[in-house]
Amino acid sequence: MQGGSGSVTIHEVAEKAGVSIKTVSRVINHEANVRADTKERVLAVIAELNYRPNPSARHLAGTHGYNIALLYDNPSPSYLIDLQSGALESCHAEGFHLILQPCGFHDQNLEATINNLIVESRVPGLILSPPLSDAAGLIEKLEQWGVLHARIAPIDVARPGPYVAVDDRGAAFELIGHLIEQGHRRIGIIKGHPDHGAGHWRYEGYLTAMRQHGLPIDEDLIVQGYFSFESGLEAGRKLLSLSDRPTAIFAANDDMAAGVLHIAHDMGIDVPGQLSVAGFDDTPLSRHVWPSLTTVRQPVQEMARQATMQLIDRIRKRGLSESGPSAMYCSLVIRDSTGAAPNL
Amino acid sequence: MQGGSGSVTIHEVAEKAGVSIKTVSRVINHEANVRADTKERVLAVIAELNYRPNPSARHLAGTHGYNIALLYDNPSPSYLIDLQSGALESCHAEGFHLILQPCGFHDQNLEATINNLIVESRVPGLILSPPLSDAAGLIEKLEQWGVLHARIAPIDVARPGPYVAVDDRGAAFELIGHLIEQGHRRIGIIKGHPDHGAGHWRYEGYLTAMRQHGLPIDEDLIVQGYFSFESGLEAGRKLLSLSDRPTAIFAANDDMAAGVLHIAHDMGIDVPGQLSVAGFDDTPLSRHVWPSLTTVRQPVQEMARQATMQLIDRIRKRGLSESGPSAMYCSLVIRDSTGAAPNL
DNA sequence: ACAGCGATTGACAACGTTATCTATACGCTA
DNA sequence: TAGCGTATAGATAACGTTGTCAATCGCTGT
Repeated sequence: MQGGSGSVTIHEVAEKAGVSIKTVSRVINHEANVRADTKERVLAVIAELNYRPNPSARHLAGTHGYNIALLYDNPSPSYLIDLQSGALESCHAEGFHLILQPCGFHDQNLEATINNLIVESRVPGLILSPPLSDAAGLIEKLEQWGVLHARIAPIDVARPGPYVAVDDRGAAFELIGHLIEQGHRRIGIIKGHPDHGAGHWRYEGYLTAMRQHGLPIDEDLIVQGYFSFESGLEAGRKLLSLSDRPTAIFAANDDMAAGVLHIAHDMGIDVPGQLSVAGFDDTPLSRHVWPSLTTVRQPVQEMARQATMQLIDRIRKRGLSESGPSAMYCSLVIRDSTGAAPNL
Repeated sequence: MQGGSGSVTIHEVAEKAGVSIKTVSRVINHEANVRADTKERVLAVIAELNYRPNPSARHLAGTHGYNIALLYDNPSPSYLIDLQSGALESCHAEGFHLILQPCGFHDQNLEATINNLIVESRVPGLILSPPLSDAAGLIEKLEQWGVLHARIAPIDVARPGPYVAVDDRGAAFELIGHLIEQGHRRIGIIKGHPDHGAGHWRYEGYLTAMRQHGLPIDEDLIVQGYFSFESGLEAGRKLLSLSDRPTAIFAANDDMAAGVLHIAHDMGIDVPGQLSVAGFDDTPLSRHVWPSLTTVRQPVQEMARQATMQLIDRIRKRGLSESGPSAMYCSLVIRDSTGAAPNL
């Protein structure tokens, strides 16, 4: 192994395999019209020399680039890391590079920023994570520019193009069902950020579960949150100050659930003795707080991996293939923050 | 603004400015020997056409690449995100790209992986975050390969090359001082991961503070941790099970401090009434747990930004300049998990 | 055996930039 | 004013790959 300089080029591979560089190019790009034995021979040499095509040269010569951008707007660090590692994994496996692009959903210059990115980095496609997965204006521009995309956990599932989502609604439904089984009747909910699809579907799951079990929907028990700890704190305070306060609170993510826990401790309310609290996402935080949170595990990394694969697929096929959406499942994680409803 | 294809090239700039492409190249690379008025004219055209050099072409033609790799081994998500955004900021400002490279400190193939990265992506330099900042074998290889680096928070500050560090020792000293002022005498410490420099210096700070205040160092109060929540849980259990248990515990990071808090709650020990707990890093977690943690804020993002700038500087100067280390300061954040020592 | 035709392969010109080497312009000394 | 050295500028060849188009191979049907 020699470091730094002098990496293997396509020419060396071609010479050693006794073919032209174009044939090697065909092999590494999975093109048709290469005889099986030729292909095999070339692949053997590639393996032997440990040849890797130079991404810059491909960029320069090719019609499309090998950079995929991951767009994100400030979700929680752990969510973001999962997203990244999933995307990174697929990119690595398929020889693409991942470009990180933080950007504000409500940023005035969003479209200009992304345009710059596309032009500068020759980005043939991007991954949109929530809430960008529902930035309608941006998505239209992308289609107009001929830039592909894959969306993660969008609200608007009718829009064309591939996306990967989890069954947020079903998972919330299941979670609320669990609480009801434990004897809870007054269950409060802290809704997620209105820009995010996930919040929307989790709320729907709550409503469905309540209705299906014949429980009344009390507007006082429904509070808007914004996925932040602080918003959970505030919403929790509101819910727990009600004269007829809920015996259980479902927060649409773990950060907000941690806020509820915080307030409950401040107010001297025992969890889960007097109050059950549940979150969503199964972030590390859910294990770190006390008592540890009942929550829902989402396969974020796997979602990112799949979305990236779908995107790469579309890039390879120049957007001609229409890989459908893929749905994934969540699993309920029951920990110490939920228990039987108190006897009143 | 036109998206997707047909970006401006150096030729168009050259033609419009009435110079050769080489002159344009000189201007954009800050090379000497360009008359001031020529330079100005070229810059004007560049601005007018909104020209951006094509990174791939630069890679291909140039002696060095424009990709900087950030090496990391699984620190906490929030730390990692801060690291990334700092590095990203500098890269963006200076026209470099950031490549993320997760890698295991103890991985057998570490050097081979990095070599691959360097060869494939033409990486002229990398940023080493803890604990990679002290991967002696890797660093020697890098020097051998002629690949530059900048280190973040290393243990071995004697080694040549730029690094950025905070005064971990001083901050821990100050924190322990604060606890002593509050009347604490038996102060336990949960040490950080032995691979990380930070853990080392924080422990030194503890020792110095204890000695300086004339307090005995009790081996029973010193427990090895590994920066994880679980290790904090275990270490906390050990400390709190002592017959003569400490009235305060300093954990070398927030995750471990959260573990101590968790155990204290399990054991029915009131915080801060019967036990004070302090962490380090000021992660979001420190605000989310209850009671919120007294901790130390580190300018992680700023460190990453500076380290990246230093690295880029060295790359531009081909490693000839020897920018020295830069040190940054931490600040004590006093919250609700610490208080006066209980009256025995 | 031979034309015909698709499957397979190759030669060579891009792609946009930097590096090298050469040519000109300018300012100074004798 | 000639001569010389040094700033400044340009022409052209890389860099490693893909795209285009032409050439050849190998099979089919007669």
